[in-house]
Amino acid sequence: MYHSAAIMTPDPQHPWPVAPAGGETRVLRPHAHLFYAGDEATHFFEILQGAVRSCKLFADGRRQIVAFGFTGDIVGFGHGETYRFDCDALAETRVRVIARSELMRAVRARPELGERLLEIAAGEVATMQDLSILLCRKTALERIATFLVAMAERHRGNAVGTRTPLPMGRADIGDFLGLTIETVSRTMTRLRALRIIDLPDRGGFAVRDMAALRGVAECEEYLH
Amino acid sequence: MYHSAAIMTPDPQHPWPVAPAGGETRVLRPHAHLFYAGDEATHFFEILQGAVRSCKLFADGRRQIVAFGFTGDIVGFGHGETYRFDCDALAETRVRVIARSELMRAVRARPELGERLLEIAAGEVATMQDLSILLCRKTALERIATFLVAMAERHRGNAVGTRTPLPMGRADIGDFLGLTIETVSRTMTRLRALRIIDLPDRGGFAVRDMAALRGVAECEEYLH
DNA sequence: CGGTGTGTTGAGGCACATCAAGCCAGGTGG
DNA sequence: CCACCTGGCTTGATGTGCCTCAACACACCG
Repeated sequence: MYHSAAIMTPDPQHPWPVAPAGGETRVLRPHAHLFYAGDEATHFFEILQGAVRSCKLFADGRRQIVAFGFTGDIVGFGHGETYRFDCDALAETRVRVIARSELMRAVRARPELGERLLEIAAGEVATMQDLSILLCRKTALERIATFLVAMAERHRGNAVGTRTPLPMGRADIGDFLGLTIETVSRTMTRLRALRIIDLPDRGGFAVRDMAALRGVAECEEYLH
Repeated sequence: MYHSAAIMTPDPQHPWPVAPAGGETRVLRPHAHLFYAGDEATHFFEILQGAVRSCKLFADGRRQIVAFGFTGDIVGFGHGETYRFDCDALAETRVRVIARSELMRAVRARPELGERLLEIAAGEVATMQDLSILLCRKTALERIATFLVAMAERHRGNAVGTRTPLPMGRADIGDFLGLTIETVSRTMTRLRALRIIDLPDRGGFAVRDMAALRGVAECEEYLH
């Protein structure tokens, strides 16, 4: 029961404390899988470049994307015997492979690492709680706005007007936010019509009015 | 950023490894708060008897119950400076108080405790992911069924026909599952009409057909 | 008795899903 | 070069599940 394949985003101020600088790296083509649900959880993966998605599939075809992972994230931080979710690459992706046993050895040798990992895990819980709230209480407009704010913040050049890439398709965004592709599309169009974002091309967006976007994301009822 | 006040449910097979057998206990009347969002997170609390709810409040009045805590659960396992959520008692509740510093000291002395805590934290992440899926992808009927299955399983005497108490009100269930009280009420009534559960009184329910309840919870489309 | 808080039931509306076209860019082959 | 296909995205029309608003039932309590 106690395992997870969530994506951990280290605090930029306290970078991931363990990942060895060396170590094996692996290159994934788009749609290549890092692991499947049920696989033995022997490794973590640090994303050096590219992007991945972690998703759960249901018997009836429904799909929930649990998290996206970008450069600097760690995926597969699952502490049970098996991964809980599938994880595959959105684009060409380079990862560093970290053996679980190696990390555990390091924790035993330096207990402060364990403390740090606990903090990271707690942060992950917090992230998931925020996601629950997002999915539960927010409208489509608020969800998309929240997602775009998060994406823009992650992206280095998140100055207003700068293009932020969206390496995932509309279907992925929908399956992450609990919306259909049509609603994702319509809502993005609506944000553009409100002059809050630009949609210069398919694979990206640009924020025109960050304050307004945050306002929508935070449920301020700017818009009736 | 890295903190959380989620409720941790230890695996019954590997009970919580740290809580000292002795230690201060505290008794809470209904609606008495264990802590508030923003308070300095100096303690954890092991619930010895009773039930609590952990919830996040929004400026616009919306409320999300993040978790319920029952006998044996640990609340306030948050690793930042402050709690992220309010936590208060649903009924008269007895808790054991555990100082954060004490736990951290124990982790430093015995690194295997840290590993165990990491597993618990990972389990908590998994629980939250399941909750996301619940809130995102399931219908009202599926949500209520999932909730009732979980409640029946927690309760010792969960044999078919046995009453399981529901110490929280309809509003709490609604704020946990992302539904209104009316929908909660209607959906429970519907499950009774389907002869899957009984509703002998306000504060409890009994499962008449566990297989059917699980079927509904697992999105099997028994009911068009 | 009325007052209050909680739960149930009913009528109607709205946000998002569903179903269905159509658009556009990229690729392929003649 | 154009004709054609394909996959992802957008846009429109309609349906529906849950929310909203409203009334009522019931227990508890002064």
